Amino acid sequence: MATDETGPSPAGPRAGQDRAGQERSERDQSEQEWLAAYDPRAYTPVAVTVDVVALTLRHGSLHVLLVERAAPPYQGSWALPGGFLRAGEEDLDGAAARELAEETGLLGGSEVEAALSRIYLEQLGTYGAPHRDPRMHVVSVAYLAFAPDLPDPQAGTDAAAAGWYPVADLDLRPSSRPEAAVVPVDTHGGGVGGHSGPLTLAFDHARILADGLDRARAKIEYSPLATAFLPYDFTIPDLRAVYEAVWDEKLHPGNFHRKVLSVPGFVESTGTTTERGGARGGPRARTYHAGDAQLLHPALLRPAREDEIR
Amino acid sequence: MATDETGPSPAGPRAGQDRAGQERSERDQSEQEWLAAYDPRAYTPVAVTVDVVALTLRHGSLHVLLVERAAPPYQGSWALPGGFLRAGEEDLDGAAARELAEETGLLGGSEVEAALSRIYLEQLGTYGAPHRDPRMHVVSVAYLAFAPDLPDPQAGTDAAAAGWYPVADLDLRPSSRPEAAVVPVDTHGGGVGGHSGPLTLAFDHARILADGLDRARAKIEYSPLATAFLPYDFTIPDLRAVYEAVWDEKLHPGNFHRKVLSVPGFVESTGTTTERGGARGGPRARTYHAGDAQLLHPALLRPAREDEIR
DNA sequence: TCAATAGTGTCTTTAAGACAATATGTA
DNA sequence: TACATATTGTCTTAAAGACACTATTGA
Repeated sequence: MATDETGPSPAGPRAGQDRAGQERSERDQSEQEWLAAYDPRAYTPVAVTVDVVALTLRHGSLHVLLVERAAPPYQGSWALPGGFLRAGEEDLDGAAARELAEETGLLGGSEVEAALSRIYLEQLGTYGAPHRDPRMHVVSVAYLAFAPDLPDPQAGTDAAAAGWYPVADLDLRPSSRPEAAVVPVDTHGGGVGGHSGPLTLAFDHARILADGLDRARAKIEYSPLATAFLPYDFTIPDLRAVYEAVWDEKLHPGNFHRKVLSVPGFVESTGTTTERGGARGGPRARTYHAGDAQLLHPALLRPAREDEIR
Repeated sequence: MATDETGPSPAGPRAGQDRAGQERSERDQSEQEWLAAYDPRAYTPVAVTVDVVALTLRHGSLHVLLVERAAPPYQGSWALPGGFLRAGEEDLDGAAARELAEETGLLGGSEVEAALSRIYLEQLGTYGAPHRDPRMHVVSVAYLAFAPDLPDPQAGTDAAAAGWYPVADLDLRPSSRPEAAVVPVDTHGGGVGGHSGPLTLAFDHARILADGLDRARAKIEYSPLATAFLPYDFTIPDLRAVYEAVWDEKLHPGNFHRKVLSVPGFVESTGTTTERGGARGGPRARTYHAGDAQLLHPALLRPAREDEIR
């Protein structure tokens, strides 16, 4: 093991201050020699995790995938699925996809496999306040996922339980979104299903989830990704239900219908209709699948809310 | 020092695989005991850096802040300013602000201080391919900065040189945007000033810069942040010059003027005009400063480019 | 039969863009 | 004087939203 002197930057509270300041003393070495002498362990460690805000539609309302933490810190609390990046083995996107599949038991089974392959995943943001995790400085790269309605997940190895949780039931007020870790409270009993009152999430996951919801609401304005919440074939009213759930706004059925069809490449007709009409009556709807557009021109803008215009 | 057995997850190629799987054996401990026994060094290390895409307007064209690397890897190549996160000491935003000031010598001096305080900083994205840095697995959190015209920077401790570089002179084609590290080539002689041909950047910085430019182009559509490129007081033609430089499009002066004034809260009149007319003639323009709007309603959409509608 | 809903038609208002016109500067 | 440019006016077209209407289906 190399000593601090051969490492490029010594471990300690100010490691990373100026990598090249230390490196400059190595200038006479060739680049190859320098790399060989490099000791990664000489740095003050920072852990990198990947967390996923996975959203889906169940029974017409927006749900988020949560796991119950099986171990400290925040043991017993609900949290976003996630885990440590496998250093040197995978990139961030890969880690997010792995965590999503692994920690929720959404693996194997050909239907689940097909559904998983249709999940949309994008990077949301990175959270790195020094004390957001009581163990050490943890930098967490958050991802946002849109999934069609999936079966109930099986808890992975990291979790005591896992499930889809209605977003509306969560407490996402700023007051319950700590930026740094608070004293972990055992919230046993507040689980998916028979819970009482809004849940608060572990770590700064309430803030991450709030950011994810903001991103999702904006994303479906300019991109056709609302279709990622639906099966391959869907109807315009299905699509409208996605927008209504994500935006938490009622939309005008007639205007929405015409607008979707007027955006080039948003949806493509299958030529057929549903087998039956709506549950409460009405004609059969025509079915569509996603078109080839990557962006919506023009966009489907949210109805302006008076309190946001300022 | 704790051994691997007391750490929550052993170091090694698969560290981080299932943090709670290891943690479960600690369940009988209290949370406090568990935390005390926790050894952060037991993980396979990942380094976290912060890099900044700092954009400004000089002589009417868009420039990016670059530093010449003084040490391997990519010694002598140009790169985005950045450096390692100070573990346990700062959050990501703080690290980005520190790097921007520190590594460019934009410190001290009251005018520079005032200009620095007006710099807009936002997180851009995080890049974590396993081999993007030849030394080890480095996860880099990129930031995007908009700055008013600043003086030429002084090279910081990490850099042999630093300067504002015209974005148009850089080679950002996908072919010169490696996701992983390529063999470092010493590109001495390709510097700010007397260079020959487009530069290629170190690491995956060409990709990060390309992403930053995309973000900037989109950002000024929906937010009033184009004003962050200008002094506190500015004219509508000044503002138009920002849009034209960032979008690389000529805009219609009359329509732009009326549109800016019609967006509530975008700009606020100062009641005065410039001292002189334009360099090539024309009346004095009225001056404005940024209003209190956080978002533009309606947005200033880019002219539709035929090849992007697909 | 009744109520709900898919889908279309029409009209108003708002915004975007093309183009013209006028006034005020610089060189 | 010649030319550039800030600013305003006008007109056309596109899009958003309110509302009405018809046809089809489930209960």
